[in-house]
Amino acid sequence: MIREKLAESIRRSLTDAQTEGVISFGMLPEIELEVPKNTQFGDFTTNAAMVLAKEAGMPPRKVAEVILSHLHAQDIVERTEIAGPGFINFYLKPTWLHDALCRIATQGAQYGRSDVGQGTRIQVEFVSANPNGPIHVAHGRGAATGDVISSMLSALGFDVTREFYVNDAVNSKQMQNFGKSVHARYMQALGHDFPMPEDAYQGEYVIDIAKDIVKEYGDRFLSMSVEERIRTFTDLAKEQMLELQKKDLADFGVKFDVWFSEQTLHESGKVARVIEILKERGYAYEKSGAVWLKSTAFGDDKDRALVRSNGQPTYIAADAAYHLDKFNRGFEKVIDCWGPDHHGYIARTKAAVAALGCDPSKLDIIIYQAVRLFAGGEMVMMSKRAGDVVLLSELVAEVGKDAARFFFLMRSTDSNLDFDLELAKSQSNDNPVYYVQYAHARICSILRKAEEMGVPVRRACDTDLTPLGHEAEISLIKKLAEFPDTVAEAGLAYEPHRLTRYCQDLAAIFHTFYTECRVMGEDPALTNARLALVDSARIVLQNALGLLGISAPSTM
RNA sequence: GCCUCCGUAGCUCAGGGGAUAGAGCAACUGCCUUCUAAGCAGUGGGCCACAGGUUCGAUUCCUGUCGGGGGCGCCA
Repeated sequence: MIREKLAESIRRSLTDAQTEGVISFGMLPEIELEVPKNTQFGDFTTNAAMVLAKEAGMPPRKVAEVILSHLHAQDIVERTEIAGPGFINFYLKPTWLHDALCRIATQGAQYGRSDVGQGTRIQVEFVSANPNGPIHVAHGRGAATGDVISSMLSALGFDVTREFYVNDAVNSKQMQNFGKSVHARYMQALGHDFPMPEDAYQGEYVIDIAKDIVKEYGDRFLSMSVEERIRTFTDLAKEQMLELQKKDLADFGVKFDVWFSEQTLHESGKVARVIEILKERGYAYEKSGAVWLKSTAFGDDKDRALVRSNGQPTYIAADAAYHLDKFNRGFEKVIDCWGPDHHGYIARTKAAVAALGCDPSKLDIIIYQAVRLFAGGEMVMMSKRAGDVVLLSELVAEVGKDAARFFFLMRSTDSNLDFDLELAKSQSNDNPVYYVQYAHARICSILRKAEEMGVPVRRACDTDLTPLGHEAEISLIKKLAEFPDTVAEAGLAYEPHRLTRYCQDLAAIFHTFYTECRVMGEDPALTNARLALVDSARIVLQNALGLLGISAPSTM
């Protein structure tokens, strides 16, 4: 990679100068080489001279001179300049752009991937919706975010496991309410005048589940005791919900490697065991009939209950057991992707992990901010219990998987996301996903034209690329060359929106190129070179959209 | 009260220790006999909330203030 090569040259230049005694500094600084916003400042620029100035005890521009006088990079650098307060701007030989295109053509679908992860085992846990209702729109953001973070890390050479934690503890209040709700609907479906329980789940889908149970089993459960019936229904309904969730997520382009049941942690004794471990390690104690995690020892505001005075373990106890299990499975990095209502759980979860003797820095918790639904400028309320949820499946049916994913991924996870249903449903041209996909369709159209005219598309490595020199061509190649860096930065920072942004930028640059530079023209040499360029753009766009889980249509 | 995210163009949001702060939408003006006009080019529009601090340099980092979203259970 050209950037690394240049950075290495600068480092060598500095160490050489130091050896000669021309300059003196302590540690070699991290060389920051970036693509300047303004093309008039060259292909790459570095602030190394300014960073070193103080330590070296000379003015930045003088340091820059020292760097340049010891630089041996004539093979790639055409010229350099010292600018402004001490920037060094590099103007590379045009062949670096040709090399970039050749690399894309050679690597194809692999372009953008790397091995920085070196097979490190990493687990991404996301969505983890309760198994007592369908996946709704608010889960969509977590689903898209976790999925694309996983894809990016995988592209970076990490060994990624996508995991869904199923909060199916049968003794939990929410599962019991769910079971009671299904039971009430079952009785109603059989014609009984039966009241809904307190805090019932009101959604239509509960009625559907009850009807399905009636259809399949009739009234045979009436012979059971009420408790037995509720337990049976909880199980049946949970299974049905899990299947539905799997299907809805699959339709959204998300597949999990592991569906991890909380209940198994209780049944296998891992929850009880983790409490014992915490007690042994001195981080759990009993007080007023309950067992407490001493999370304050790790910076939490207050200690948290692990076991209630009625003997039931809390969610935190199960979660501690779950995270211990994750680390015991050998993951070297564990990522939890949670909604904004969980931010208060970061401190206690990390505390639990630390109390168990695991390294809390191996646990990264991503909190994505709220999704708010708007329909015609009005905010749509979303309450699961009240039953007025908007389902992810409905959204996907209305706007399609591609648009839905792109919308969810466009914004930084730190920002709220306002999802305008009307806009998304209207399939409006404002939708940026069309803009990006259109660029790909146009590329394919050019390639079809070439085929039609009997002009073979030659790979960039086997084509004379010197005819490329138009401003629009140059900026397109530069953008294509950036892609691997973008994937690395977005992936390591867990920031999928950088990738959607990249796609939009690339599409914009391509559309400009398309308007300014006719590919299938009179000059065969130019046509060949542009075809190679366009084909490289196709590869990069496909790879980028592929990481986002969004299709790259060849016609629109 | 405590925690957390946000505050950048009319709107929705990117960016981010550095050289003239960006995109989309909205407004206005041009561009289709030629590879898809779901496109392109151009114009207007900004005390980057405010006040201190760190720095050679702050819109960016730190502290505080103000404003907005969300969260603070022996619920999950």
